[in-house]
Amino acid sequence: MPEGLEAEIWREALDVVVGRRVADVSVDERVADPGVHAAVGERIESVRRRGKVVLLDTSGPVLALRFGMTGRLVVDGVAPIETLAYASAADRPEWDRLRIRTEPAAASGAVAIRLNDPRRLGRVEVDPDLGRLGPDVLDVSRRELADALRRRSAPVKAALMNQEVVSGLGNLCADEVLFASGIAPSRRADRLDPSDVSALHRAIRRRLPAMLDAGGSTAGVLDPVRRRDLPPCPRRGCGGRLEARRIGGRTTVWCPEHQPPEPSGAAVDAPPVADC
DNA sequence: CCAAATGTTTTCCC
DNA sequence: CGGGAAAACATTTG
Repeated sequence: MPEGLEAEIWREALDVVVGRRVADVSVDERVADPGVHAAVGERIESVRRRGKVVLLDTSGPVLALRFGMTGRLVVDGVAPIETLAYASAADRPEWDRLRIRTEPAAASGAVAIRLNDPRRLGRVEVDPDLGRLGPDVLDVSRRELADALRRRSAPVKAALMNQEVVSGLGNLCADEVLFASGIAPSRRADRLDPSDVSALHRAIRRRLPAMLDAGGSTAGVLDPVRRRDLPPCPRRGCGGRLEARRIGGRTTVWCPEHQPPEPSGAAVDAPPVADC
């Protein structure tokens, strides 16, 4: 289930391991860099997040956890996010791709950190290079958003999911902020006008923290609706019919009524700018 | 059996 | 070289 919001939930949950020492590490080398073993004996100094990536700063290496589509984290035996939509509800030990035991351990004796990922699309890296990641979605400024979108001719939905543009948005949250801002996902990112960018930025800065409080990327108004037999648009008073199509390689849900495929008349109706 | 699934990475084509 | 679209990856679920 991991988008940036889930990564943030897990980052918070990992605060309890800060200050502990890494006692033992085991990895699935198909997806986790065996260099993680260099962390044994080191102290966990802090836990950070950047986009969808959770970072463990040790007194030795930095460990980067990427969750793919079905990875999830279990901390001291407790899963901060229990239900994995679109993934197995089970938690089989053989799906653990990373295990970190700490000293001290949890009172329960549980493994401190487990990355459990059935599909094995997640990754564990050592001293990762995050240089290509765009500004974090919970922190991005209007200006940064505008600058990044201006150089993309791809559909705005695809641009938003591109981690080099903004880091942390996935399929669900991208649909959600576009829905909230009234922008069709198919519109070219570089053809949004300033009022569109403002609406999008507002949606990102307001909707996402609300969704985070409500449990993550599945807490949006669109989520309960993403299956077959699309219901009417959930926006009150809209009355449109939702549509679903693949955009940017993923199933995209939007309402053509209040997210018109062409820029709304706003730009045309705008009064001439008095400059010079 | 088939389709689809919250994500990257690779490949191919301008 | 660069952007974008599509396929690949791996496994489970409906």
